[in-house]
Amino acid sequence: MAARPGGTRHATLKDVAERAGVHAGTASRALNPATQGLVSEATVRAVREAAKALDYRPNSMARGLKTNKTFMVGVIVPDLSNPLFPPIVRGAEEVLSRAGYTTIIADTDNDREREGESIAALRARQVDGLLVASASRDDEAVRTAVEQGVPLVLVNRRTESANVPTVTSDDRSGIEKALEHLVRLGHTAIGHLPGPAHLSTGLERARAFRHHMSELGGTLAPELTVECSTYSVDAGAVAARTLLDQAEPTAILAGNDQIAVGVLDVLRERGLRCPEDVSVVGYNDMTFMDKLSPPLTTVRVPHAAMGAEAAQLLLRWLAEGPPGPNMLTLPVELVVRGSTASPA
Amino acid sequence: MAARPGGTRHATLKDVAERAGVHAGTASRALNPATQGLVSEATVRAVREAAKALDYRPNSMARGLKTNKTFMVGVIVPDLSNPLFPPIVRGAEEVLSRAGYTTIIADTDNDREREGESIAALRARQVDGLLVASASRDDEAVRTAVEQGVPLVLVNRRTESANVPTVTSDDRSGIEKALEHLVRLGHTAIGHLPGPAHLSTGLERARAFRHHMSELGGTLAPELTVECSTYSVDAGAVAARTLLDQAEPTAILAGNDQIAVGVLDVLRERGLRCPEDVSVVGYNDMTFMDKLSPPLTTVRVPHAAMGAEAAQLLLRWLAEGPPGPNMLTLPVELVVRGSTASPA
DNA sequence: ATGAAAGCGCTAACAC
DNA sequence: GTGTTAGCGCTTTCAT
Repeated sequence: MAARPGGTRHATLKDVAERAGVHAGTASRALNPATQGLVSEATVRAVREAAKALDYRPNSMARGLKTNKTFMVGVIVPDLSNPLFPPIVRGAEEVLSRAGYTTIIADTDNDREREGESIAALRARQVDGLLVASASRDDEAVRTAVEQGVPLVLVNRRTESANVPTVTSDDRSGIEKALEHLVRLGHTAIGHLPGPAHLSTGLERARAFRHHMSELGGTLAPELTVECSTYSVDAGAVAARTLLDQAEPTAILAGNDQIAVGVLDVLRERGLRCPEDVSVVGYNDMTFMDKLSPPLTTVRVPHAAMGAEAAQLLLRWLAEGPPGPNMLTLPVELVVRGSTASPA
Repeated sequence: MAARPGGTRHATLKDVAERAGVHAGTASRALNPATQGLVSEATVRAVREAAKALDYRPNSMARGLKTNKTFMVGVIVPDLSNPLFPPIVRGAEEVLSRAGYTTIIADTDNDREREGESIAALRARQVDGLLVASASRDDEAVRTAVEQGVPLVLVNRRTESANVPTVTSDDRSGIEKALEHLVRLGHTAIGHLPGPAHLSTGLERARAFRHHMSELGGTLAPELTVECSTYSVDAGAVAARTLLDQAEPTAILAGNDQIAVGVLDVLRERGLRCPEDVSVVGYNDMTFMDKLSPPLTTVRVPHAAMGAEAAQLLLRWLAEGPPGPNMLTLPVELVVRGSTASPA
C-alpha cells in the first residue's frame, strides 16, 4: 500500500479479537447486533471495549465482499446545479442514511450517454440499488439495468422503456390548477411553453394543457404552444420570442421556472409588462422564485418528499424483493404571487 | 446473498480467465494497463475479448481490499441546497472522475456534529481522501482527521485548527473591490452585515471591510456593522433591521447573496428604495441574482474552479504524498448591476 | 510468459 | 458459547 504518511494503521477485527482474548469469529459475532445473542455477555463487553479502545471501524469492503451488499445507493441526477435536484437528493439521502446506506451522486450533465456511463460506473461499484432522476421517456440505459434486475426506482421523471417503480408529482393536477387560476382571472388566449417532449414532464404537462384547456373552454390554437428544446432560461427565452411573434397571449404557462424566467426576460425586452400585459406561471417553485420581479406564480412540487418516497420504495425493494408496479404521484400546490393578474 | 431476483450474476475475473483459457492471475495482468506488458499480445487479446463478451466489470471491493485503495473521495458540504455548493461539487467531481475516482457527497446540514459523523462515516468507507467545504475556523473534526493522516483538502472555508491545503477565493480583494465601487459612487456611511465570525469567510471579510474602509476614508462606526448569525435570508433580514434601527447607511455590504436578499426584503418592508435610498452589494453571485429586482451587484466567486483546484490538490496528495503548506487563493470579480448607485 | 498460491478483512457454516 | 475453516474477487510474489 501507499503508506499513509504519518497515518495510523487502522485496527482490524483480528486486533480487536486479540486484545479481547477471543477469536476473530467471536469478535465478529459480538459486534454484530444480529448475532450478538450467540455470545456470552462477558465476551460481548470485552470485545466492545477492545473495539472502542482501538477505535475499530469495520472495513466495509471486506464485509461487502463477503456479504455481497455494499449499503451504497447511487442517485443519478441530470444537473445538480439545477435547484430542482438538491432537495430530491437530500430527501432521499436522509431516508437512506437512516437505514445505514451511503449515497453516491452522479451528475449526467443532461447527457444521455453519460447517464449510461454513470449507471455502469455505479454498478461496477456494486451499489445495492439506483435512484434515477434523469430518465427520459425512451431510456435505453434504464431499460437495460431493469432487465438485468438492478433494483431501481425512478423519481421526478417517468420512462416508457421499463416497468419500474416511479415517484413523480401530479402534473395533470398542477397544470389544471394553473389553468383554472388563469381562466378564472379572465384569460382565454393562454400560451404554453412546454419542456422537451422526450421528457415525461414535458409531454405530460403538454397533454394536460390541451386536455384542460378544451375542458375550460380556452383557445387551443397550435400557434399558442411552442416546445422548449431544454428546461433552461435560454431555451425559454427563445421559445417565448417565437410565441410572441406568432400569437398574442395574455398569459403564458411555462414548462418550468427556468423557462418562466426566460419569458420574463423577453417580456421586458419587448416592453411588455408582467402581469399587466402578460401573466406568467412557472412550475416547480425553486428557491428565490418569490424574489423575482414580479414574484412568480408557480406550481410547487414537493421535491424533498419525492426523494424521500423514492428512497423508501427502494429500501423496501432491497429488503423484500421487487415490488409490483408502483407509481406514486404526489400532490402539488399552486402558489399565487405577483406574476398573474386579470388581462387588461 | 439475497439473490437478485431474475438478476444476472456478474461475471468474475475467474469466468473471464476460464473463457480465455488462462489462469485468473494472467487475466488480471492482461486487463491491467500497468502489468499488461508482462503478458503475450495474443493472451491480452483473448482476455480482453472474453471480458467484453461477458461484460466483465472488476469488483471494486475485491480490488480495494487487496490494494487498500478505494478510488473513492468524500466531499463534505454544509448544505447542498445552497446554490453555492453544487458548482464546487461539480468542479471537483469532474476532475476526480477523470482520474478514476468516485465522489461521495455528504451534507452536514450546517451542523458541526454531523460534520464529524460524516467524516467518520466516510472514513469507515475507506475513502482515499476528503474534500471539506464545511470547515469552521475552530474545527475539531478536521483537526482530528488531519492528525490521523487522512489526505484532506479544504475548499471555500479555511480553518485555524490544522495546517492543511486550502483553496479559497480572495476575500480581501472581493471586499476591496466592492468598497471601492461604493466609495467611488460617493457612499461614506456603508453598513456591513458579515457572516458568522466562526466561519473564515465571515471573519476575513469583516476584517477586510475594516481594513479597506479606513484606507478608503469611509465611516467606520461600530453601529454600522451587524454580524449575521447564519448565511441565510432570514438572518440577513434580522441583521438588516438591527442595522437600520441603529444607523443610517446609504449602502449595505452583505456577507453573501442570501443575506443581501434579506436586506432587499427589509428595505422594501420599510419603504426604502434600492438603489435610490440604499445601495446593496452581495457576495458569491449565485444563480438568479441577476434576476432580482433590482439585479444584485455582487462579487463573483469562481466556485467550480475552486472545486476543481481542490480536487487537483487532493489528487496530487494521493499520488505524491502530503504537500507542503498550500493555500490557493483564486481571484474574484465585482459584477456591477442595478442594486448600487450614487446616494441621493 | 504464465500458473500456483497466499492473503487483503470479514462473515458464516460447521465443529466441538 | 466459541474456535476453526473456508471463501468472497482480486492482486501479486514466487515459481517454473
